[in-house]
Formats: sequence, structure tokens, C-alpha cells
Amino acid sequence: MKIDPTHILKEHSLKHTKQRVRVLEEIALDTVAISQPELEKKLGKEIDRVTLYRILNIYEDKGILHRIMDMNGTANYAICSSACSEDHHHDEHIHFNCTNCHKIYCLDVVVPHSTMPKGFTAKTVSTTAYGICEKCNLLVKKN
Amino acid sequence: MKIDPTHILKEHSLKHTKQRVRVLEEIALDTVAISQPELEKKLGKEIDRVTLYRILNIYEDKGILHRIMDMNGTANYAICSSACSEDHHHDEHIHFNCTNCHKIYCLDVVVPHSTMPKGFTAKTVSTTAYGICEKCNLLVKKN
DNA sequence: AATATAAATGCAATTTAATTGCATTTATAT
DNA sequence: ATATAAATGCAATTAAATTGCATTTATATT
Repeated sequence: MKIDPTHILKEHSLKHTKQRVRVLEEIALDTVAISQPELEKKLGKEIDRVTLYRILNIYEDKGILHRIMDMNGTANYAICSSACSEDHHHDEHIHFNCTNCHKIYCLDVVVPHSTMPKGFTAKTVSTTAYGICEKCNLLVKKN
Repeated sequence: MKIDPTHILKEHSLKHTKQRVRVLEEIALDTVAISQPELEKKLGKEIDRVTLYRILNIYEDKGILHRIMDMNGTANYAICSSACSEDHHHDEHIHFNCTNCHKIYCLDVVVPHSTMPKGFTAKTVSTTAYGICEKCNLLVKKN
């Protein structure tokens, strides 16, 4: 995914710092979501733990990043599609969480709407499929 | 939900201890899922923290309890429908996570199947809707 | 270009959550 | 009644997240 960190920051009136740029760059490297621990490992020498927490929180609040929880309660981050805004994350696509490599993919599959029971009003719906991803399926076949 | 802890334990060849019975009873009290911190608060004087962790893990492994992660990465537990077994949780219903009271409901809405992209094989699909639950909607109207 | 200032960062310290090891207790098969 | 294998509780450890504060940095203004 090609992104323009400087533009994104300006768009949300956030100060342009090298730490904020690095975080965006790192997350944009891959189409799959990256986990908090992975990010920490990759950026730990450049960016303080606490700063990373704060940057991720701000990005989530602003709708720049999209946070997906995996089965272990670990936060994973991906760049939001441009349709996301501060008050409403458009999560109506499927997340595929590979139980082998633990990667989380944002699939371009639209989730069919299900109607809520009377009294319940849903704002966002998040769907996660657990299974084996493309890459891991290929690896298994080879062995 | 009416459950028979003794029977459930026997069914899964688990030893019958008062702690295990208490945990099942407590969780069965309500149809909504209960969070780990809530359980700890309720049972903290009867059951040791560590024991609670272990019991919950075993129950999840055996398919007795169903663990649902909320947005904060907090584990919530509900009794599994009888269709769940050790190797396969049947989660193909919707969880409704109220953003006001934070309760998680297991709704009796069947999720329409979406087909996975080529190469991806899904084993379970979990859908969570975020919004305002029945009770909280009523409260809001009153004010 | 210099500078004022408001915000972001990094570090230390703290708080909270989860895990591990081990001695004691308990359930159950004989 | 008792042997034994498993479960529990406690203490200690490890890991994760948060808070407070001094220092640094970005940017608006002169």
C-alpha cells in the first residue's frame, strides 16, 4: 500500500514528527495487519515504548489506523481504508486470522448484513474468520 | 440458562471440585457473557486468581465455555451451546457488544456465510456487532 | 532567520495483568 | 480406608500498560 505520511498527518492536524512517520511507514509496508508486539520489536530502538502506545492510540482515535483484536487479546493494526473517519470505522469487511502464522488479513469480501433483533442498534459490525491463510496452505501442501 | 455442573464435568472427565462448580454456576446465571474481571470480583474470595485462570482455560479447551474478546482485549465467557466440541467451536452466531454497558450478548441471529477468497480456508467465523443494546436503548429514551 | 509556545517524546517509576513453581489439599479408583 | 494423581492456593516472577515529569521538537509569528 502506498501512503503519504506527511499528507495523512496534515489531514488530521497532527504534528509531523519522525516517530509518527516511521509508525505509518512500518504499518503500510504490508497489507496484513501488524501486531503491537511486532511493531515494538521493529521500532523499539528508534521509538520509545510509551511513545508507540500514544501514537497508536491517536491514530486509532483519528481513524487513521484500524485496530483488530486477535484471539489472544493482542492488538493488531492496519491502515484504514479512506472511508474511515473519526467517529465511524467502516469495518464491514472480513478479517482473516490465520491460526498458523497468526497474520491478520483484511479481505475484500463484503459481509452480508444481518438484521439485529428488536431493540438492538448496531453501529459497526466486525467479522473475523479463523483458519489457514493462502501462504500457510501452500506450505502444508509442500510437506 | 439451566445447567447441570456435575453432569458437564463428568461428561468431559473433569474432576468435580467446588471451585469448578462455582465457576459454571456463576457464568450460567446470565445469558450475557461475563468478563474475566467481573468473574474475579465475584469469585475472588472463594477462588484463587490463578485457579480461576486455570479453570477458565480448561473449560475453553474442552469446549464448555466460549471465550469472546471485547474491544479492549478483555476475555468474556459464556456457556457454549451443546453443539460445541473440543476441536470446534460453533460460533456462527452474532455477538452483540454494547458500547454503553459493555455487556456481550449471544444473539440468535445466524450469520450468512461469505465465501473465502481462493487459498483461504476458514474453520470458524466470529461476528461481533458493536452498538447499543436493548436495555441501554430504553434507558436513553427515558432521559 | 530567530524565537515563543504548545505539544510530543523519552525516561523512571508505578500499577496492573498473567504466569510459573511448589507445597498442601482434595477427589476418586481400588 | 487408603494410595495416587490431579487440583488448589500461595509466593514469587515475568510481562504489559499507564502515569508524571523533565527535555526536546515542530510550527506559527515576528
